[in-house]
Amino acid sequence: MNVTIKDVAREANVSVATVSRVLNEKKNVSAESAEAVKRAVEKLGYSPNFLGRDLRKSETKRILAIIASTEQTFYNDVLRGMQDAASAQGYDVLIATSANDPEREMHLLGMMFSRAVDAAVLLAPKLDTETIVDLASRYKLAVCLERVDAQGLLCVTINNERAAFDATSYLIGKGRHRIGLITTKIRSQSSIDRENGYRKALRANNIPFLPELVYAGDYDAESGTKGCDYFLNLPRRPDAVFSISDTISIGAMAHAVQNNILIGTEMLFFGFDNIGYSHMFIPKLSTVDQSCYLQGKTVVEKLISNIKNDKPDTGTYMLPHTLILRESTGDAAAANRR
Amino acid sequence: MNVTIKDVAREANVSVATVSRVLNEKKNVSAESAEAVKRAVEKLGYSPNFLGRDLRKSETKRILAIIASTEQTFYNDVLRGMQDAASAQGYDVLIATSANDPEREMHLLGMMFSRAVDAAVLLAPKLDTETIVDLASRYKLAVCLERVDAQGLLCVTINNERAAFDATSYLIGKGRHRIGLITTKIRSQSSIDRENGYRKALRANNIPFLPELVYAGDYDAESGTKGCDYFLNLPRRPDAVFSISDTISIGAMAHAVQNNILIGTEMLFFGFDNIGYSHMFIPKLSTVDQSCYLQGKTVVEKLISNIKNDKPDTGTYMLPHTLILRESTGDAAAANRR
DNA sequence: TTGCCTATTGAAAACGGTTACAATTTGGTG
DNA sequence: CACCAAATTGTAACCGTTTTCAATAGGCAA
Repeated sequence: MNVTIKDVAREANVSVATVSRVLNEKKNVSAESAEAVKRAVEKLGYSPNFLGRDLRKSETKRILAIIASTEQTFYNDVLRGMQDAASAQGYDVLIATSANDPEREMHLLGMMFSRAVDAAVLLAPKLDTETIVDLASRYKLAVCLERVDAQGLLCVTINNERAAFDATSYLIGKGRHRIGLITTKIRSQSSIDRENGYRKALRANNIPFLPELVYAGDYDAESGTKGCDYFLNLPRRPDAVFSISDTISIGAMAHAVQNNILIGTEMLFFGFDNIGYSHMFIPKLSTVDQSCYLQGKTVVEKLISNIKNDKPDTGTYMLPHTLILRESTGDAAAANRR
Repeated sequence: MNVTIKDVAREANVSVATVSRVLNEKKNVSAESAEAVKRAVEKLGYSPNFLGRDLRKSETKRILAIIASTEQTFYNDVLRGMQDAASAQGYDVLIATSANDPEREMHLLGMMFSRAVDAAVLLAPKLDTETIVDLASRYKLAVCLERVDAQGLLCVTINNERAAFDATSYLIGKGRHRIGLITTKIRSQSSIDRENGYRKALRANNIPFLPELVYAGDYDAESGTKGCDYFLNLPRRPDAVFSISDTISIGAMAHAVQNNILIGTEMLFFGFDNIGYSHMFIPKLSTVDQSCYLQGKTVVEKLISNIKNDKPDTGTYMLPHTLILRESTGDAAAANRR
């Protein structure tokens, strides 16, 4: 059934070495041999077994991207950036989902330990920092979209604290002093950083931090709905809501709309991530754009360079972010910006 | 640097065969040897090279899922179903994106030809039917979410024509006779089937099919916006719009809202896919649920069974679909159904 | 003709595991 | 004590490539 390089060699009346040379476009092979090999390959429908090749070369030209799930649409741009950077150097990106389970994340990293891929990128690490840093010292491992609070690890992200600071400051600049925060119970570094940015912005403007204005849920829209509901039932409602993700924010806005809250005047909403749906939802959501495509592209470029050079770059790179102002903060004029 | 099974064998004072046996939990190995091997593995931080193992065993226990991009959120449930079914039998699912490019799809299938994965599932095939059927005869290949109009290919999907028929019929049952259709220029089988379902429903109710009520765009929300704009500028507007995907429908509804159209009364909207955002958008979108999780689970179960049995099941399986009725068709009462 | 350089080729050794088979040890039994 | 079966172990072949190295052939100058 399976046709191997030996079969091709026999069919073409040459040695396996010659077949291999033709297939890998090495020089030092006569035109006749090359022709004969190509004919044989064609005739037998041969395609080389990468397991043999990879074993011999000790490289697979494959990079594993580990994400939580494909639910978060903003992964898409990151992955596109990764794939583009990878393709440019003959690599492929494979994606696997961890479902936020550290054990499964470790299992997937096993593909890297066992050389089924050359390197891996964690896009939403759930393993503890210690473990990640340890692994990064022994394997080609990088983190993207999340900051890891440690040295010795290639890490591409944005300055989440600064971005949240900017978003909150913008709301304050609009005269809002009672700003609700919807965050997540899961303590990812980005959530923590965004919370800290929110607090710092309050402090910088001498606005007291009120614990009752913080709601913590999951990463989904439903949590936004619940958070909004919680805020609306407060004795004194907030006049603006900053959520650590667009998905949450959309859920929150949906609930506000149903309760006839005037979004953009009565209550402002600010999201995070600039997902595609953020400007489809009416009113359009103001949000923070983290340059996802660029992050993905950057992390893979540096990772591949690490694979090749093996004096690894273990820096942390913070790429720029942008505030996108739309209707939910009363900036309808800019609504057609994406 | 790289520690191999030989190093472990030396460290544990046994042969490589014994190490292998311990690692694979074979019987016929004494407790002392097992213990020694485990200590050595621990001490050296050994993890087996799968390339060697896979080459020898000619199997990788990995299945490749090829999707267009991670943009479409409804892939998430399919992939979850696939992963669950795979995990249950010790397999892993790897995801790769084709960006709707047939050449890239072929390149990715190369991982199957070259045995880097045991099997592959196409979730949005862009290759022509002929090619797919040919490949399926030689490799473990299946198609999911899309019907392939041919024999000899494992295929798990829903009856898209029937589902579109049901959705359109529902709109007709609501007294609508001027129903717009937003479809895609890309001629995927599901788009074709859904269009046919729309037409059949019209015919079954003696409603003439009007080409001017059909708008074809891309798969994104922006196309929905454009389609809706086109409809609103028609001399006679449609009184309902059926879109072949929720994303399109959401874009369409957003545009309608901005033009002060009363959704649910003045104009009804019906989507397809039941994505998470479909019930976050206000008004909530009526849509067709294709049991994504089940589709994913089913296709992988059958595919693994094909890997093992090699008298392959090449049937086409149509799983059930469900109409989800929400506000966009004036069914607010059912709005809290998901 | 001889000698030397270059281009082409093939044999065989890796790569890191698994496993068939043979060899050795162990234990029990007559 | 001799013998046999069962349990444990090691040797070596094998999976399908790539690549080193040596061998061969061909061309050209002396």
